[in-house]
Amino acid sequence: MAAAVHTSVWLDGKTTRSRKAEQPAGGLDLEKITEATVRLLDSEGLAKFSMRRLAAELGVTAMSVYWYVDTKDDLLELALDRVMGELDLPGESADGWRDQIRHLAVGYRRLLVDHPWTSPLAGEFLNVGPHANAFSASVLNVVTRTGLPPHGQAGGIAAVFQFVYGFGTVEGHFRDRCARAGVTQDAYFQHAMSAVSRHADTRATIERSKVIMAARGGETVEEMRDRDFEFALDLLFAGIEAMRGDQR
Amino acid sequence: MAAAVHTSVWLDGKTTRSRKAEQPAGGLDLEKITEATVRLLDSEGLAKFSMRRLAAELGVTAMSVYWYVDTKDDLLELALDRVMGELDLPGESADGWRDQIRHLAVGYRRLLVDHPWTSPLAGEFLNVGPHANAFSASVLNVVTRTGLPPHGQAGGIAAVFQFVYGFGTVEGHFRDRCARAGVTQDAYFQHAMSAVSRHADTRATIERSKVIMAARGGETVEEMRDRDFEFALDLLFAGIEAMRGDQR
DNA sequence: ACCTGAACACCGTTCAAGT
DNA sequence: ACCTGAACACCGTTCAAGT
Repeated sequence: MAAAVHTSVWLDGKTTRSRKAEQPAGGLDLEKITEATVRLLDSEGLAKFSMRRLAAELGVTAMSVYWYVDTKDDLLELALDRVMGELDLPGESADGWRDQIRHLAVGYRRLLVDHPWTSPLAGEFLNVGPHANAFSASVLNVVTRTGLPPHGQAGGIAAVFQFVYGFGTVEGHFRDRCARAGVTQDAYFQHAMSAVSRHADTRATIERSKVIMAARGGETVEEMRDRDFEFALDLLFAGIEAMRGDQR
Repeated sequence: MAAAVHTSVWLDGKTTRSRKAEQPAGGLDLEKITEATVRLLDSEGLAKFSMRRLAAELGVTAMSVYWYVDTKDDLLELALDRVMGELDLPGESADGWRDQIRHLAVGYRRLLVDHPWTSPLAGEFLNVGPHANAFSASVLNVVTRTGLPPHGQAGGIAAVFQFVYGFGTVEGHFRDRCARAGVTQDAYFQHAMSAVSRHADTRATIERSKVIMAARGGETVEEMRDRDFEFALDLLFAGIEAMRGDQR
């Protein structure tokens, strides 16, 4: 019973379907389909993506895709793992753990921002494809070098990478929203700030946050976010150091 | 031009539509609609929620709802802010900032887990409704008490609450997925672990993570997550302390 | 082995019409 | 002021049929 539960495309053997020879004919194949899926998701977003839209892009009827893929969800899982392949993972270098974590965090943040559709999918799926696996392996590798006690390593990973996930998600959505509204992030930000300032019930909150924002500084929205991200990472590194001697 | 950009239901004056007297007739009103929306989202999830399904629930035709609400998105924004009202915010008590942050973090985590549909919405919308605003105000209030330098307060907020957002999102999705598959979280977890272990390319990663998981301990999935969450919060608190003297 | 067409059971939203 | 019905332009997916 529990054995019949569907977990992931990657765990059902469908992805290793023997493709015999990569037939170089003009026909479809899983590679072409996944590539087109990513292209469409990047350009039009998750909400507008559909099997029919994809089929049109591939110059094929809607149902052809279903010969290669069982469901739309399976295809999205394939697309997700494909873009995770863009991540540049740190090798077994002599770099300190700080640089390695920073490298992973910066790359993951960029992934979420460049492909905002990954964020709901990464939260939804199990994320056990080959590229997600390589990322996890890299994360596991670096956490053992932090000096965190073993019982705190899972928590440490969560603190760092769930933070990056949350940060990149919100950032990516905002960028996407501005692009689709046809305005710059700075224009949208100004517009939203003044709209919120006009409301009696939010004005007090916004005034307080303006103080904090002024202290943080930064000319553009991008710059402000970069400063917050950097400070948060430094805070996390300091936290890791402080928890090294934690016994319980 | 930029002034025509739609930002949020809360910033367009639609929510303050003069309801004259709260007519106690059996008819619809925004309150009933939002309440039914939350109930449906909780019981059937975001993917299955539709205006037609909602209308049926309200015993009304599909289009009636559109007299009260402009779009489905606006309604989702209303539902999001409504559940944020469940958050128990710390008062101006004598508690230390640690307890106050913990209180907010635990509440926000529970919100995301109890209503998994909030997570994509909180990432997507601006989150400027009255309850979201009260939450923000509470967060701003406590961050000034941490001793963090002003330039690091925005980053500190990000570190803590984006972490909670990421953590609660993944946790909520997993719980939801198990419930819909009709298995316990522990059964699903065991199933996924053994499926992953069977794959050659993920086996090495899984073996390493088993070591970390064993050190962390915990009998159930819930207990394991509680331990990680607690450790991560302690790590963040230690990080905040360490960054108090940060100059730049 | 691969692809198509028609069909089913849905969507969000517009618009003209009813009361 | 509030609600309905029909319609438009879509969805994901099944299933029988073609080559």
